[in-house]
Amino acid sequence: MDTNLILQNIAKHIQLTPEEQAHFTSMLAQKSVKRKEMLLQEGEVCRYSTFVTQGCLRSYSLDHNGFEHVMAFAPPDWWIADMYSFISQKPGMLFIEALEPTEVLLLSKENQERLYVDIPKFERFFRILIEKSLVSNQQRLLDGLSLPAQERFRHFCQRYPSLVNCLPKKQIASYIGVTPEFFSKMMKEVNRLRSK
Amino acid sequence: MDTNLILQNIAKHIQLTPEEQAHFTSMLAQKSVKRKEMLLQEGEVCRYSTFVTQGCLRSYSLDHNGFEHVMAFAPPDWWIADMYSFISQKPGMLFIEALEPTEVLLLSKENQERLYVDIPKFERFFRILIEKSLVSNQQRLLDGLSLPAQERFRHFCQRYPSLVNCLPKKQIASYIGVTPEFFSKMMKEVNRLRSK
DNA sequence: CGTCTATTTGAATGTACTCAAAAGCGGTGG
DNA sequence: CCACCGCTTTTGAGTACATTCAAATAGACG
Repeated sequence: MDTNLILQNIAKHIQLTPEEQAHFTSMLAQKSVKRKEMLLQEGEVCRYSTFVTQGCLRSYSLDHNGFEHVMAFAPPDWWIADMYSFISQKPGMLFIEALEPTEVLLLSKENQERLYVDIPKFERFFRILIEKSLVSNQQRLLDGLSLPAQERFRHFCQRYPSLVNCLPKKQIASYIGVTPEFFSKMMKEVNRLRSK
Repeated sequence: MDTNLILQNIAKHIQLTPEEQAHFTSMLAQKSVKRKEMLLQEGEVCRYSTFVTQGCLRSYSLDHNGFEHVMAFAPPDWWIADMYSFISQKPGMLFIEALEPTEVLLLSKENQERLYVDIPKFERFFRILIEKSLVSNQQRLLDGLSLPAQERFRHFCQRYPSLVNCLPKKQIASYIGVTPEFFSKMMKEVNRLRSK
């Protein structure tokens, strides 16, 4: 199992002894996910914190009209889960799907809870992780309330420069909250202005 | 200082010994905030986690056109802060203002960090607090992406039943992301349908 | 290479916004 | 305690940003 990336990810916020590292990695399961394969479906209980080592995942919900709305993307070095379902262990509303062939490490709810007890530093680690996630979410929320679609797209480009050129435009449109049709027209306008 | 409410709030997630309770409350400062008084201004560093014991606060940002967008309301028993500024200790973009005469307890950034060291259970407490906040934010984000204004209002009523009848409509409109004018027209329509 | 999905384009439509002005309500001071 | 002033709320007309629906085109995967 390749645990380099996840150990580096954790080392950004807490320091682990070699024994603690070993204890932690022994709790992980590895999984390969095929393109378009679902890691989680609406109505299921989210049992894992998922860390992406290769590829890309996305989480999304389906509304009453059958439209998808992207909650998050997870390229390598990112964590993803249906937080509501994971913390409550009740059925959630999110799907988690691979946008391309993807490699993930899974940390089960039980193991994560055990980790908080065995190595209290992990309480800190996940607190910090969630704090950052919350800040990012709040910014996205304010963008949605205050900015037109074009500005929201510009913010998306700044925040996820590595994703802009590899995600299907339909997915980006969904993330910033517009239809693919409108996104296409908007891009034409943006490119027209940039080429001058 | 009246610390009953905040100790009850904490007891929902972690158990403290009387000594720990005393240590914790010794870190708090009490403050009375007048109606319309600002606890935090855009560009300032957010130094405190704020817990409301009486009254009501709101946090909001100002966009480039001078329009306000409400990030959060904090009635009694709620915590509020500019999370971005609080965790980074850099100037933030939020205002925090009292909507009515309000009593708060303040926990400084330094004391909160010290608390994590002195009583590690608090690491858990704030992790859980932030997890809940994140879940609530994600739901609001999805509502914004998938629901028309009328449905967003219905969700707001379900989530904050105690606030619906005491907040100015303008503030609710801002929270759900519509203009006061549109909100007024929407309410007329809602009431017309309900009265049938 | 063929099929399926993503993307583009266009026309008609709708939801929510802007601007302006009147009416209502509440807090503050006299 | 009342009256005034300012802010909130309402109402209306015109507008804009974004959607819907339909169809053509382009791309990507097996």
